[in-house]
This record gives sequence, structure tokens and C-alpha cells, in this order.
Amino acid sequence: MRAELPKTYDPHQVEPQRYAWWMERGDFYATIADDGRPRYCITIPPPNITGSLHMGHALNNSIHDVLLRWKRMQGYNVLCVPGTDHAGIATQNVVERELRKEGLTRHQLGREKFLERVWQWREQYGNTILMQFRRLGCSYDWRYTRFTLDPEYVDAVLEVFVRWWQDGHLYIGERVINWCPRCMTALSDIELEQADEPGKLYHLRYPFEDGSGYVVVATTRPETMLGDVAVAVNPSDARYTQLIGKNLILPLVGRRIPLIADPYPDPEFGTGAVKVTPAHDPNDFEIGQRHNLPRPLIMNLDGTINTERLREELNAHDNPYLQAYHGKDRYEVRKLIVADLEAGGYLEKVEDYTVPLARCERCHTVIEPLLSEQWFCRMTEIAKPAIEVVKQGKIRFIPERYTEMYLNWMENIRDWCISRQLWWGHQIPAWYCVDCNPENFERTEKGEYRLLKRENPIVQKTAPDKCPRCGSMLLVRDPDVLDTWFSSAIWPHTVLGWPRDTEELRLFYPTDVLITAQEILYLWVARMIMTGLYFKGDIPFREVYIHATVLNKEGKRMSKSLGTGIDPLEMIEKYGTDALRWSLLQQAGMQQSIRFYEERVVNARNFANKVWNATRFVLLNLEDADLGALRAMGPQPADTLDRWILSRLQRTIQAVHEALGAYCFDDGANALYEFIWSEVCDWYIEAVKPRLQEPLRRTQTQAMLVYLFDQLLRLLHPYMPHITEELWQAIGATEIEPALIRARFPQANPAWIDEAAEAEVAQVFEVIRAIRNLRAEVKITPGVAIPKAWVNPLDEESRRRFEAHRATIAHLAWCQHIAFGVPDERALMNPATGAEVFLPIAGLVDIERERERLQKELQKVEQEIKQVQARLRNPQFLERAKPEVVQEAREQERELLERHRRLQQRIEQLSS
RNA sequence: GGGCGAAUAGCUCAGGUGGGAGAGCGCUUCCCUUACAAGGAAGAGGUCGCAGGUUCGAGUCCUGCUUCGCCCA
Repeated sequence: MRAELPKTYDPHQVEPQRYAWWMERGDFYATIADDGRPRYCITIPPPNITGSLHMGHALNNSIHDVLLRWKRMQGYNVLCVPGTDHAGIATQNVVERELRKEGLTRHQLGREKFLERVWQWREQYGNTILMQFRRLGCSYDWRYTRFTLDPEYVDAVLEVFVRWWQDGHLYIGERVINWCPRCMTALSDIELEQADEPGKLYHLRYPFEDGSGYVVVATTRPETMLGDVAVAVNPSDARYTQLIGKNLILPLVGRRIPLIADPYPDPEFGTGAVKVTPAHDPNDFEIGQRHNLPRPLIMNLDGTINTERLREELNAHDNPYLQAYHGKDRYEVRKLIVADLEAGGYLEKVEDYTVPLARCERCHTVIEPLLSEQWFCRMTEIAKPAIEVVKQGKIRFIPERYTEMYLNWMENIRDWCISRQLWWGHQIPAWYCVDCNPENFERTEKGEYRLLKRENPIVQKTAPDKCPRCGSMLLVRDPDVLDTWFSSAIWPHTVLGWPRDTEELRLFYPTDVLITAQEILYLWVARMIMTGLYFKGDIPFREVYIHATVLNKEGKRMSKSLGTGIDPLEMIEKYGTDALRWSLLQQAGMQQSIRFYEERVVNARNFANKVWNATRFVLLNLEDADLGALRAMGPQPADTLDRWILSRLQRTIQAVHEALGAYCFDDGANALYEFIWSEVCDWYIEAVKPRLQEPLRRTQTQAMLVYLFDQLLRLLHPYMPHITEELWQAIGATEIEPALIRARFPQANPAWIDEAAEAEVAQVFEVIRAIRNLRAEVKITPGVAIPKAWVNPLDEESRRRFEAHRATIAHLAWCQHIAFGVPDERALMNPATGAEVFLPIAGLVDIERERERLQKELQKVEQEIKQVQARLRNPQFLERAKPEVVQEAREQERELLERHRRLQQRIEQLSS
């Protein structure tokens, strides 16, 4: 006696237990040996250790798991490597925030102690998100959980750095970089939040040295004028042609600066003259390089203004302006300068202006473009093979449109600033000799040497004992760490053991697919391809699937700070993991964005419950059954209905296979939804109920149902793993393989596709619907049996079909008898394909109403006839359209005319 | 500013290679019929963003425009 299932599916009773059970059984583990099975491997995008699950992760990891489970069930040796990213700035900020609560700064603590704190934090919270992935049901091989600061990982990062240095791809350079004065670090372009914000445009007058008037330049950051070294105009700008080469005097500062010609200024914009501040603007830096201009720095790293060097250089120690600005915050100085310029008559006007502002992604401080010494990676050479493999199709982007985006970016790639002024991360393995270049160091109060300028680095994995040039032991390590993306760039091969030569690498590299969101296509995907090719000599993955961005119902980005996000964990609590997965996967395909809202999860939960109850029905009807015998029997289709559902099953299997193979998870979900809910539940189960009461057909029907549900639970398992495993266990389909997660995924059998059965059943269902429609017309409650309905077949083939399905029609239309022919009593009539149906309801038929109803129907048919005939009357249509289309139109016309005839006839009968 | 995507029922979306539009939710009417009211039955609802063009025929292909959104500068 099997235990009866509860009436509704309760995910909380099922999901955690099933997950624990798989874990216990080791179902997620790959076999690290060539056991003859084909292999399938994915390395997940490692989430930040500071992160918590959001809808983007939920979608991303649901997709991972569908593929993994599908492949596993197809007999692949599946390895999925999970892990986390140390996330330099994000993590450092989190811990600094904690320290601040204690009234401490990291500088007070010192680097070593601070890092201890970060590690503590990481131990405590760093795996939160991975635990949340488990709640999503992810079947990752948790034994391989990696972290980008694991000792082995650190070694790999050092290896990369040293080799790229030796191969000449790294250099130290001065560039204007994005500087966060709050985080005190350089940021890459992609770590910025860029947005247009309301601001002001200041128009400044720079007078000519000779007193012959002035030039007006416009700026949104007037404080940078302290660092101006020129004014540039476009050589094509006629207004200035005669003036190029003349000198101007920089207001307040007094520096003599030239008016130069450069292609950068846009003559259309403002006055066409641009002030040039090479140390504080990336474009100006380039102008400065072209014209060999000095690049005075006027700001400290914390965003305060520093005029000391300026006064030194210009020999202007007594300049009262420069004295007043020194040491003050950039925004305070902006106010002072504007006031001073105005007082001096140098301010032409101030207008409201929309300023494109970049803020630090982590702390939202306005970033400052700042000249600074950094480590760079030359990209052009490294990018070449990574362009090639994509062009040659060795790596395929899905959807395809991303190929061009990738190539476009790669072909215009710029050098990569890889150093960050942080403590948390991979410290750069470069040492500098104090004795070789004492001028490059300053002594701190504690007597430590502080690096001022990077020259002659000694680059190696471990600390050198002495300077290879002078033998000095006074060496100072570069304090900077590497950009976090530098370490994640080597993720696929490093998690598999590189630079060691491991069995995992031999078996599972290249991996099969990388699944991610579009915003890190450049940041991460491109760089993995480059490092994979460079260090492993092979592509890191064969396919890149870029899934949609999850937006809210209004089509806006979900944002935690704006409170416009939906918490996936809350959805899991309310509706269960499988429902959440389904609701996401149901719309995951080739689209660029999907809108997510709670009603979708409710619908998915309802679907799960439907599956639950359908299986429950089957189980309730297996009480007397010998499951083993039933399963041994296999499906024994006894009639057209059986052949129909088996045929529909084959098509569904095909559709799911095709969909998953093409990353069209939405199509697969829709095929399953339609098949399970409409075809199996609404029709097949309902149709088969009477058979279960017939002793002679009960066993055969049970076998059909057991087979059908075994198959559909397998099909559904990748999408909804927990409920399907639970139900599969309940129907006891466990003789060969004890767990669904490892059972074979269905293969379509083309021999079972039966178009004749499909056509026949469709016709029968249409007749049933026609009767039901008439019942509803006269408000006879479904389920209340009526004594008799009439079906009048219009041809022999139809008659044969309706006779064969007489019992099914009666049962599903809730009639005691189905008679053939035309009744001679009062009845309602409905036309159907190959038949007309009548519902004789003596007292209930209101002749007048019935005539009106049929008239309306007649009008509809007439309308359709008009349309078809219009086409068929067009000689060009007959001449040029494909013959089968014309044939189809003729067939349609015939069918419509027939229907028309019957309706008219009936109306006449009613009138007489 | 560049790239990409979207515009179809009240809402959210499907609609290979051109042949007269579908689903879920919502709505209306009826039903607690022994798997499921998280359910069942029957319905109503659409000049497919706008303007041109190609074609016998355009939601589908081409051009332009409008609106919204995403990514990147």
C-alpha cells in the first residue's frame, strides 16, 4: 500500500530533503577519469563574496542547472565547478564600513591586521551566496568549490603576471585614470556608474599676454583650471587661425600658456576653444602628449587641492589664491575659484548644464580623472588570437548578435589598467631596490620605505632575497593589488588546476559553455578567451550563452537601493524553488531582457501543483497494481487515444530536446506546459477515467499512465528537479535507476508519431467541444448528465471515427447517449468538421434565441467565405501563389460553404 | 554619441524560411463533478507603433520615422 500524496504540493516538505538526498548520494559529482562517457563541463561565473542572490543570479544559475541535469540524464559525465570571487573593492568596502562602526580605519589597523579582518569576514559570510545557489537546486560539484584567493589560485595569478611580464605584455605607465577619492583607488571604466546629472557650465575668459582681448573656454570643473597648460582650438576653426601660437595668461595662477591647434576641439561646441589640463582629463592628456606639454598635478589622492608643486614650479610662493586653495576639498575650491574669477572679471557666464558624471560603482563618490602611475597590460597582441577563434567559429556566441559586439570591442581594444590601490586582492609580485633608486622612496614616521615611483621592478613569484643588480637586501614590494578581473580572467583553466597539469584539465578543458549576462561580455568573457588561448593554448569554452537581463514589470532595471527588485529567496519561500525556476526559464531564450513579476511565480506554482495532482491521480488508481509488472509491460496502446498521446509525447520530447540544445528554454517550457496541462490533464486523463473502471482495460490503462508519467517527469526534471524527483520516487519508477536525476532522458521515437491518430482525435475533440458549447448556451452545468446528444456525421470516414469514440464523446460531453443522425425533436445545433451536433432540450430551447445565435454564426461564416473567395477570384493569386496554398484555400472555401449550407438549412427548419 | 533590443488582446509575452493571429494572467457566465477551486467548462476581447515600399498576398521582408528600454563610450 503506497502512502497517499497530500492534496496540494508543499515545496517546503519536499525540496530541502530532496536536495540533501542528492548531496548524500553524490549525484552532483563528476567522475574524474575517462570512463568512456562523453564529458560536459561548465565553470559558473563566480559571484562576489559580498553578494546575495538576486534575480539575475537566479536566472543564470537556473539555466546552468537545466543544462547540467539534461546532459547528466543523457549520460554525460558532468562537471560543474562553482566558486566565488574575492571582489577587491566591494569586499574591502564592506569591511571598512564595519571598521568605521568601531571608529577605526584600515590605515589605523595596518595592512596585515586589516587583511586578517577581511579573511574573518570572508569565513563568516563569503559562502552565503553559494548556499543560496543550493536552495535553487543547483547540481554543482561542490567538492570543487573555488575561491579566487585560494593558495593555488594565487599561485596561478602570480604565474600569469610573471609570464606576461617576461613576455613583455606588462608595463608601468602614467595615464589619466579614474580615481575614487573615497576608496583611494584607480577604477577601470567598467567599475563606474555613468549618468547625466544636472550641473553647471562655466565660461572663463583667458586673456592674451599682449592685452589684445581674451579667449573664452567652457568647463564643468573650473577648479581644474589650476592645472591648465594650454588652450586648444581646431586648426580648421577660422575664428582662431590668426591667433594660434599666441600666449595667454592663466587667470589666478599667472602661468603663461599657449593657444595651440589640435584636432580634438569641436568647433561646433561652445566657443570652439578648449582648456587643456593634461593631468586631470584623459582627452587633455592625449593633447598634452601630442604637444609635449607639462602635466602639473593639482590634486591629492583624497580629492583635496594641492598647489604646493604648482607654486614651486612657477616660483609663485606668495600667490594668495594658490595659498588659499591649498589643502581644501575640490568642491570647496570650485566655489572659491568661481568667486575669485568673477571678482577678477574672468567669468563670462555660468549656465545650467547637464554634466556626464562618473561615480564609483561601490561608494557613489564622483570619480576624479587623475594622472597616476599604474601597471598596464598591452592588449592588442593578446587580443589577436582571441579575435581569430571567434571569427573562425571555434567559439560561438548565442544569441549570434553578440559576436559582432565582441569583435568590435576586441578590434578597438585599449590597454588594460590592472593595478588597484587596494589591500584586498592579489598583491602585485614586483619588488623595488631602495639602494638602486633611493630617490624613488620616502621614509615614513615608522621608518618604512614608501614607494613614490616605480622603476626597475624585480618581477617574480616569490620575494627575492637580494637585488640582482646591486645585491642590496633593501627591497620594497609594490603595495598595489591586481584588478579583480585579472584573476577572474583565468577562471576556467585555473579552477581545473592550471598551472599544474591535472586530470581535470585533461578531461574537462575546454569547457562546453559559458553562461553569463551581457554586461560582463568585455570585462570577463573576452579576457577569459584571451588568457585561455595564451596560457592554455586553447579556447576556454566552445559556446557563450548570453542570457537576458531581468527587469521588473515596468521594464526597468531591478535595483536593491531603489527597492524595485524582487528577492528570489522570498519567491522560494512563498512558492518553492521549482516554481521560481520555472517562472524564469519559461521566458529565457534569445531575448535581451525579460520582465519579471510575482504573478509569473504564482502561475508556475499552480503548474507544479497541477503536475503533483495529476500524478496523485495516477497513484490513486494504482492501488491494486503491481508496479513492476506494469513497468515491464511498457506502454501498450490499445486505441487511437493511446496512440494519440504517445504521438504527442514524441513531439514534446523532440521539442524539449531541440529547445535545450538551442538554449531556447522558453520553447521547451511552453511545449511541456502545453503537453502536460492541456493534452495529458485536460484530455487524456479525463478520457481514460472510464477505462480505469473497466476490469478488462484497467491494467492496460494503468501501464499507459505509468509510462506516460515516467516520461513526462523525466522531461520536466531539468526544469523542476525537486517535485519531479519526489513524484518519480512515488510512482516507483526506480528499478533500473534509483534516482530520477540519473535516469535516462527520453528519446523521441519517430515510429510513434501518428498523424492519422492526431487528426482523428482532433476531430473527436472538436465535436465534444461543440456539444459542450451548446450545453453552455442553455446553461447546463458541466458534469450534469443529459440523456442524449446527436452527432450527424457528414461522411463515412467521420462516421467511423465518431462510432469508435462514441463512449469518449459521451463521457467528455457529459451525455448518457450519443445518437447518430438528426433528431426530430427540438434541439440546438452546432456545426463541426465533418459533423453537426444537436442537443435536444425540449423545454429549454427558445426557438427565437437559437435562430439568432445561428444567424450570428452564419454571418461569421459568410464573412470568412467572402475573404477566401476574394482571394480565389484573383487570377494573379491562382497564377502565382504556390499550388498547395491555392488548394488549401479551395478546401477552406468548400468547408465554409458546407458549414454555411448547414446553418442556413437549420435556420429554415426553425422558421417553419 | 555608438551598438543592440522591443513595440501584437486590459497586462506580460509566443508568433523558423511571407498565405489571414495564439498562450498565461485579468475579464464575463456557469460549476466545490472523487487528481487538482493553486481547479474545471464555455465565452468576450486585436485596423499586429506610424508612414512609405516590394509582393497576387506583409504581424512576418526593405526604407524612413516615433516611443520605450538595455549595454557601451
